[in-house]
Amino acid sequence: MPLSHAPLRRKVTLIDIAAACGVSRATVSLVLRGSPLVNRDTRARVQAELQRQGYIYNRAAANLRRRTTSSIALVVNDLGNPFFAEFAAGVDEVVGAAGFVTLLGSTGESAERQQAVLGSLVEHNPGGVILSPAEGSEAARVMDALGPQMPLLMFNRELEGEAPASAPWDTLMLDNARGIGLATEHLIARGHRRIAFFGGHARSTPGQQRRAGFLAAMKRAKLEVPSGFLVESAPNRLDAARASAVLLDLRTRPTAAVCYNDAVALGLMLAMGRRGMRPGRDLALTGFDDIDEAALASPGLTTLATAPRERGRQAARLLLARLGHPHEPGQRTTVPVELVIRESSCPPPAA
Amino acid sequence: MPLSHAPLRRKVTLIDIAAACGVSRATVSLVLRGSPLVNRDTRARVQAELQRQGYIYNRAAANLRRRTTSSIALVVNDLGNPFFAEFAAGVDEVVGAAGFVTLLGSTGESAERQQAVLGSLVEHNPGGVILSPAEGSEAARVMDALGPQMPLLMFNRELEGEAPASAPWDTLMLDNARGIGLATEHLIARGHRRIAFFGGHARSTPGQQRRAGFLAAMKRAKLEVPSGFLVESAPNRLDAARASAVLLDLRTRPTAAVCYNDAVALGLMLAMGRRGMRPGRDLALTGFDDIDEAALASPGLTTLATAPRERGRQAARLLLARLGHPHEPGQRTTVPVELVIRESSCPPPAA
DNA sequence: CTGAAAGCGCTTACAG
DNA sequence: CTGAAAGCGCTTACAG
Repeated sequence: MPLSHAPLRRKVTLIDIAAACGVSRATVSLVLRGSPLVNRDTRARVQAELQRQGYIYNRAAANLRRRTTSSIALVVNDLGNPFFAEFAAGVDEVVGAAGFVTLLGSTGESAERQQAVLGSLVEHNPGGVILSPAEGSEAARVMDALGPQMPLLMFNRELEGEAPASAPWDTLMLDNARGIGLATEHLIARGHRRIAFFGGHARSTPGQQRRAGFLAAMKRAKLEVPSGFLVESAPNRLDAARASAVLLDLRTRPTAAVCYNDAVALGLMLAMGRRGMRPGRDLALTGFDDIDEAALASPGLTTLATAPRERGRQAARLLLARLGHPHEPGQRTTVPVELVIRESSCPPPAA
Repeated sequence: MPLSHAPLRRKVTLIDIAAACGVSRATVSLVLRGSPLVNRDTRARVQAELQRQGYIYNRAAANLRRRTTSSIALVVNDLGNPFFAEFAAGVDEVVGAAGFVTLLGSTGESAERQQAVLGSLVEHNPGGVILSPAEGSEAARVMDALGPQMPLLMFNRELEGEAPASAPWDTLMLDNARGIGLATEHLIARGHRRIAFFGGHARSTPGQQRRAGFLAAMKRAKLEVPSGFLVESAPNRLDAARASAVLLDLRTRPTAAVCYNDAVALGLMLAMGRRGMRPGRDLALTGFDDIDEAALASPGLTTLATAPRERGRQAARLLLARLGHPHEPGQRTTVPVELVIRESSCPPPAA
């Protein structure tokens, strides 16, 4: 807990302003917060003096006295991922507009680091926490770091283990199952019958949901999914390129692959290119996220748009709304994702 | 200044722990900060009680009393841009490891919003500010928001106007001119003679530097740059695609284009594709930044790597070092960028 | 309309 | 080794 911290230079305080104007600190405080109780003349004199001395409001002191807070903690598993960067931008936009400040934490997908980050952030007394948890992080540990009272909004993934009944959190989740269902149905409608699900970790929340959506859509169409047609990878391009071999080496290859996300789809395309296969023509595929590259890749990638910046705004709004009502039951929000069709990545099967 | 803020729930404080253990607050405080002065037994009892009651340290109160700070403000012009997202991730990594917390602000490239963001952040009393300024932001206004005492590190761009002698800031800049010089020389070495500089705003700091680097390299090679060979655009893909027409409609086209950055290069490639031109073959090009897409695009894009995450770490280290020495003169750091050659984007000219 | 006093949750000399 | 008192920079009743 005790860490090195920097000393502060001497600052202008209310006392300096009050002394210069010949009024009390209380009066200056009232001016600062725009109270109508103060005489116009006095107000003008005080404001001029604030300006002149370069006074900077010490919100920490005010928060301490008023028992309020003016920050929101945002903890994401990977800021380097454009999806989460956009999400963070959306959060900060709304948080800032509400007069709060965003405390940032990035966990690099490590549950250990997440624990340390939460412990550090919570000491700064945020009004609430928006958490996109690292893989494998547990409800009990998170609650341990945050305490039972902290308003908490979970984004994108669930924690492992149960939410304590006493401290339900809010959630904002993408409708992964339905989204992947749309992609799968699109491929089926184009004539594909042998379809694989490629990439992602099977046990992560979105992984489970996306696989489930895929399997359900296949079942509805009465299509079989051979066991080799479910291939795992880390949810990034590099590992996906590696894992592609498993899929591409099958004696009976699929004609199409529903991919866990765009990064994984791009990794698969990369691997195909290296083998002289043409993505789209030799294997149709779809992604998830609609990252910028999806439109740019060749062929353009059919994918599911999640509007991460808008999700960030939404998450911030949900959490800010919660601050006023700490004791109401946890609220679960699921947002639909939209199929973005780029024909070139999923033509009908060759033969 | 007065904005809505959320009320705090009743919290466990030092007083609760002290009362439960039958010791004074001072003793608990010493335990918290690991002082060796406390009796082993007392320490153990206090620690057990801290755990039992779920005590959360109030760092704001401690900072107030000790006149210290434990946060760093990070203000970027666009978090949605992967370059700045990576930079932010690097900053947060080092800031967090030093026991500080990152206060995030995103300005969306608006000098107005930047002013508001700085004003809000500074009230939270950060130890210093890392600023990647919005285009067109002025030194005087920034100093006005931050006060003369605030340690400040400028990243990537300069402010307009002079730094006051009393308050020099540190800078961390990319060696734009030299980087673009490398790219230009590479194209020249491959046999190109008619080379354009494409995209970016001519008056932004990096825009000026990159153009200057291009012109200097052309001059060294005694090559002419017709006036139509300098084309401006916003530094993003969309506007670059629009601006491409100016370049591609020239009666005497260049055989190669040195692009302001990767986004702009990708926009140019997009526009070429729409006209049935093949990037690389019909017009060689280079980028700047080495974003992920540069490797993935087809053809792969020759570009300049800036290692934004490492730049973020470096910025945080520079600022943290400055905290201990507030009065030493401002320090200017320029880091080299590295040419990443992907042959396919810049073959020799066709004829 | 303005001021004197108390207090938010900590830490820091200073006694003992 | 532990406790009583003062104070960081604000705000909030309460008097006047």
